[in-house]
Amino acid sequence: MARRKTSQFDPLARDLADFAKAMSHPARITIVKLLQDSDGAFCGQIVNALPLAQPTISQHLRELERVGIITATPQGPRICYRLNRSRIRNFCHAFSETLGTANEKQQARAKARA
Amino acid sequence: MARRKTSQFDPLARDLADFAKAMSHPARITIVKLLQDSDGAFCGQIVNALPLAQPTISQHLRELERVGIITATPQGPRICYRLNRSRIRNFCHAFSETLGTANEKQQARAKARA
DNA sequence: TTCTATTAACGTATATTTACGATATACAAT
DNA sequence: ATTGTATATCGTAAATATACGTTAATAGAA
Repeated sequence: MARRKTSQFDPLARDLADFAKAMSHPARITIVKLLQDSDGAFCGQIVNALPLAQPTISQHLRELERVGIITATPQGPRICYRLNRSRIRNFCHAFSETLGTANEKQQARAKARA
Repeated sequence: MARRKTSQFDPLARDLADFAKAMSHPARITIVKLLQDSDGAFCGQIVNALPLAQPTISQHLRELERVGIITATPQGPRICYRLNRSRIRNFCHAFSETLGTANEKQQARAKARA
């Protein structure tokens, strides 16, 4: 057994889970923080900043790109990675909604039940 | 190879990644949403609401409990699961900080570099 | 005590992730 | 063309995650 059943869940839940998955490794969190401070960095700079080999970083970057957290733009022989801030904002908002930290009505409802 | 290197990253990054990991499966997202609306549910109710077997749900609940997203309180023969809303709020806030969606200064800096 | 209901724990099959060496590819300069 | 630099891709080993059948543990009911 172990046939994945993720397709049985609703698309929003799958989407949020997918975004969370992309953020579920400390290397990827670190990359995002790094890009946040520098507003764009080449792959080599990221490799130098983290304790992982180049192919591993490349793999992590691909995962971040897959869900749209970062964008990649070739510049000559190298590639510049940048945060997609609006996409991140959207996800953060969706997350807060789902987790109930951005919804006054929810707090009220919860209080009413208590 | 594949000796995990997570210990080489800073504790905050590890913590955020760990929280994200807990939210990285649609079943767990769905459970959180369910608890949000009902303010507490027994394991059996959750099992009935999701397309997964009881042991699998139990496993997912343990993961959510591990990072403090939910709490478990026995009530007779059953166990009531509840959201830990303040913990979730804290994490959401830390996330927004890290992702730069909650920081005016950051936006200003980014704009200045552009 | 014995039965039933509820949930956790164990064991295990399969799938996915992580990490990296080796290699390929793309571009620039010589 | 050749060389060097930067990054992706391939292949693969080890670690983890997912899913569930089976079994154990616990609490209350009969």
